[in-house]
Amino acid sequence: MVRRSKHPEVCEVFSFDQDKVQRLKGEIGVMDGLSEVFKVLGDEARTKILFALSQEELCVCDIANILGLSVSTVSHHLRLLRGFRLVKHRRVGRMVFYSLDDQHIVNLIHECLEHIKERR
Amino acid sequence: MVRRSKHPEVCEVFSFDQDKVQRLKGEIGVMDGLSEVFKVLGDEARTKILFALSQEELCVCDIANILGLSVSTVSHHLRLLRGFRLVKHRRVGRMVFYSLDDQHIVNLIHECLEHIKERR
DNA sequence: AATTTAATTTGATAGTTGTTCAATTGTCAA
DNA sequence: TTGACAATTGAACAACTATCAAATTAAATT
Repeated sequence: MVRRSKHPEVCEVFSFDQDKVQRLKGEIGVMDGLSEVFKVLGDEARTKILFALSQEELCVCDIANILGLSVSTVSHHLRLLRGFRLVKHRRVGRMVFYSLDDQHIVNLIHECLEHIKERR
Repeated sequence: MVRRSKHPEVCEVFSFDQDKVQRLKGEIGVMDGLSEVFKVLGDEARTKILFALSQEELCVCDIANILGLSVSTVSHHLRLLRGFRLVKHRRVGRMVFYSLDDQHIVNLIHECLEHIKERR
């Protein structure tokens, strides 16, 4: 591959030396699947569910009431959160109580709250 | 426990403890808008762009090459990231170089990488 | 057994989002 | 000016997602 211009501002994809690009191409793999976790948190309902559960163990009905969403909708979100092992549940009679299964996720949310705070 | 109606908004079992629900209804507001940040990170291309930029200042063309995406697509993502002030850009000739504008977001990504690591 | 209630699941739908393509802007060079 | 190139933008689209309503499951009370 030959440099097509003598000028230094030329995009380095076409430059003589692609080491930088090639190295990053290899390293970028560490990010595989990372966005999946963020995607779970990228929904207002789910972050709020996690916040509520960080305060109290709650049944589905309570969560629905707190968020102003239907029980059905909340149940869908909880299923997803369960799939990622972010929440756990225990049955008591006909009710199901949910609680956090991962303290790490609370740290993450805290970190992000800080991030937003520093922004005003 | 008090039965309040035939079709209650909340499960009847805990309907006497509306304080808990009401309190959380008020506190939940601290999460407003938080998921927006996560939503930005909830895309593989964007997390990878941020990772790449955490290593090197890069032009659009380089980023596109590293991720294996079209320049147009990358540009769209960068616009979004710019809107959230996560990246900044400077023009050099006809090229535009991007770099991180927010070290906080790197911490966030790190935190999440840890989170994933502890999971296996 | 029948009824009531909490929760889950299924199906449908409206809204969102990532990508591509085409057109355009801005910059440099001949 | 003209052509070339990096990057941005806008429109159109396919794919995905959050939501609700209705049907179903599970459990307790009658």
